[in-house]
Amino acid sequence: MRRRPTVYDVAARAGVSIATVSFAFTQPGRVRKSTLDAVLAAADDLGYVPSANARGLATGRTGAIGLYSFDYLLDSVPPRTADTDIRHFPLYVDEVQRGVQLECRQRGWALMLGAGHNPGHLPDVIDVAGRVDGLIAFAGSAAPEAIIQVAKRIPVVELGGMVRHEGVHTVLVDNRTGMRELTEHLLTTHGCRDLAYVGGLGLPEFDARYEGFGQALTAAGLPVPSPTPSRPGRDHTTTAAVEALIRAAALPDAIVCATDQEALVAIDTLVAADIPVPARVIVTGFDGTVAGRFATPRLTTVRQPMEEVGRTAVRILAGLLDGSGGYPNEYDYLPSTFVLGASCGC
Amino acid sequence: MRRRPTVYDVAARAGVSIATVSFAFTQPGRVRKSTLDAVLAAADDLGYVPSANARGLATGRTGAIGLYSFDYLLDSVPPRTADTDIRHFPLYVDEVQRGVQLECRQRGWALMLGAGHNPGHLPDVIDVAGRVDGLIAFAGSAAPEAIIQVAKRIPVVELGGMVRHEGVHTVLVDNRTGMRELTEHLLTTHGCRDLAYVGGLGLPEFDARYEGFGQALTAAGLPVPSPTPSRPGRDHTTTAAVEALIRAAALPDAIVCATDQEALVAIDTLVAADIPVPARVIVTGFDGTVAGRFATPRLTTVRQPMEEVGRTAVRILAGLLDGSGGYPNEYDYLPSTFVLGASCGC
DNA sequence: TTGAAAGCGCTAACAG
DNA sequence: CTGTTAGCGCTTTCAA
Repeated sequence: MRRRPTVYDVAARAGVSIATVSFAFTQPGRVRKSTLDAVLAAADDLGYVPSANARGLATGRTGAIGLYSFDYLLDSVPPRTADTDIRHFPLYVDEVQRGVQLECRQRGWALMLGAGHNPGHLPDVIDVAGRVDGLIAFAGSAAPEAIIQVAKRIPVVELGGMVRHEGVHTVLVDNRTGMRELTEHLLTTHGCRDLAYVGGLGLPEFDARYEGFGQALTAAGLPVPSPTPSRPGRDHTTTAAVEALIRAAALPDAIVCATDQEALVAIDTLVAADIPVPARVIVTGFDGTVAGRFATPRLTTVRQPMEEVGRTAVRILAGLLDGSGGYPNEYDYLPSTFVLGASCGC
Repeated sequence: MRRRPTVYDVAARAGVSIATVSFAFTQPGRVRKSTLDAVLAAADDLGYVPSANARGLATGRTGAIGLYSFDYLLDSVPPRTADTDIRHFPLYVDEVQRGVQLECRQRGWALMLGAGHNPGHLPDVIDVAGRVDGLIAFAGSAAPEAIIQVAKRIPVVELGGMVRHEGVHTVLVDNRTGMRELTEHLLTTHGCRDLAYVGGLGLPEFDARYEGFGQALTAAGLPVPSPTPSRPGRDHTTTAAVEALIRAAALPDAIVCATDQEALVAIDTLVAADIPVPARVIVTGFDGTVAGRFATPRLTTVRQPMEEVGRTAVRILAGLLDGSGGYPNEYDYLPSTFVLGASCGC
C-alpha cells in the first residue's frame, strides 16, 4: 500500500492537466474520447481512488447522510446458547435504520452510521455531522444543544424529538392515540380495573404513551397510577420494576409496558415467578417489533410504522438538500396502529 | 442555515489565530487555559462544527471505515399484510452487518454504508472507499478489479472472497465441511438416495457448499447431480428451480439448498403444490439465519458465525490501521456448524 | 504559548 | 476541448 495516487499522478501519466483528469471523472462528455480513454487508463494503472475528502472540501458536499442512534443493543445482546431467543430479532431502532438504509440505497447515497459511544457526549454527533450533508438522529441519542448546533450547519431530522428549532425537522408518530386505544381495549373488553404502567418518561414519545394510557383511565373514571420506572434495553431495570409490582400488596390486572422490549422482559419475569400471562396478569407492549409478533403469547401492542419513519426522514432530507423545498413543514406526523395479540387474553 | 462557521470565524471571534483554534480542539493541553476557554466559547456561540473533510484532507485519515454490501433485500421485502411472514427477519447480510456495527461502536468508529446501487458498477465501491480508512466488502458486491484497485490505497477485508491480492485480507467460513456433514446426515440417517441441489455457483463460498454436497455423495458412491440454478433474494428464480424439479420425472428425496432464504422459498413452493415437507421431500438450508429457526418446519441447516464474521473483519482492519501488525495472516478461517432442525424429518 | 504559512487533493471558474 | 489558478477548512512544522 504505497502512497495513494492523486490527480497529479494521473495527469502526469496521461500527459494532461489535473483539470482534465477532474473533468474526465465528473463530466466525461466534456472531454475528447481519446483523452478520456488515456485518463481512465492511467487512473486504472495507478489504482487511482479519488479522495472524497478533497472532493467534499472543494464542492462543499459529501454525498452522504448520517444516522445517529444509541446503544440499545449493547445490554441486550442475546446469549449465544439461546438459539431461539426472541431477542435475536431486530428492535425498534434496527427497523427504523433499515428504512433509512433502503431509502438511501434507492437514492444512491452513502449512509454514515454513528452511535453514542459516550452517550450524551457532544463530540460524537458533531463528529458524524461534520462528514455528511444531512443528519438523522434518534431523539435522546444526542444532547439537544448538540442537535441545535449541528442544525446551524446542515439539515437535521430528529426522530421523535422534542427539539423545536430552526433547521431541525421532526418525524413524529402518534403514540398517544395508539396507547389510548390499547388501554381502552383492556378496560372495555377485558374489564381491567387495576392497571400498572411500566416504562420511563422524559422523551416526548414516551410521555405521549403514558398520556394516552392516562387519558383512557381518566375517561373511565379510574385513577392514573404513576409509572414504575424502567428502561428498554436495560433489562435489569425492567425486571426490577416488575418484581416490585409482584411484591406489592395486590398484583395488577394488567401491566402496560412502554415498549415491546420491556413487555417481553416483563413476561419472562412474571412467568419465572409462576404467574401466568395472560391468565393471571395481562401484559402489553408498544412498537410492534418482530420479536413481539413471535413471542409466546403474541404481544398485544401498538405498531409504529418503523420502516416508514426511516424512509420519511430520508425523504425530508432529500427535499431539503435538493432545495426543492419539498418539505415546508416542520414535522411529519405518522399514525400508529393498535394491534391485537394474545398477551391480553384475546 | 447560513454559511457554516470555520476555524477562521472562530479565530477571529476569539481573537487568536487559526492554529490556536486547531490546537484548542486537538491538543487542549497545549493551550493556555484562558485562551482555551475563549476559543471554546467562540466556537459554541458560532455553532462551529469542524469539517471532517478538511481534517481528513490534512491528516490523511478519516476515522471511519466502510462496509459495502449488496441489495439482497430489495426483492424480498415482505408483503405488508403478512405480519408474521418469516422474511421480516434479518438475513445473512444483516447479521454480519450487525457484527460490524457492534464492533465499530465499541471502538468509537463511524461506519460508512454503501451498497451496489448499480451492482458491479465500479464507481460505487470506489466512492465509499474514497471516504474511509479501511473497507469491508461482501464478496460479489463489487467487481474484483475494483477491490484490488481500492486495496492499493487502503486495507480491504473481503468477506468470503476469492480475491487473492496484496492488501486484500479475507474472512472465510468453512462452508464445505458443514455442507458435507449435512449431506451425510441425509444419506445416513434418512437414507436419501436421490438428492437435488438448488443454488448458484460462482462465488467461492457457494462453490464450497456444492463441493461439500458432492463430496458426501461421492463418498457414498452416488452420482453428483448438477445444481439447479437459483439466486437468494431473487425469489422467482428459486421458485422456478423448484417447479422445474416438481415437473421432472421423479421428485427427489431431498432438496439441498445453498441458502436458508432459498430453502424457505422452496418449502413455500412445494407446499403450494401440495407436496408436504419433510414428509414427501426433505428441504435443507444454509446460513443459520433467524428466519430459518422460526420457520415451520424449523430448518435443518448449517450455521455460519455471522456476527463473528463481521466483528473479525473490523478487528483485522483495526490491526492493519493501528500498524500493530495484529493480523499477519492473509485470511481468517471460521468454522460453521451443522444444525439439526425439523425440515429433514428429524 | 501562539502565529505564519505551507500544503492535503480536488473542483470550478476563467482563459485560451 | 484543455490548461491555469485560486481556493475549500484544517493540521502541522517552524519561528517568534
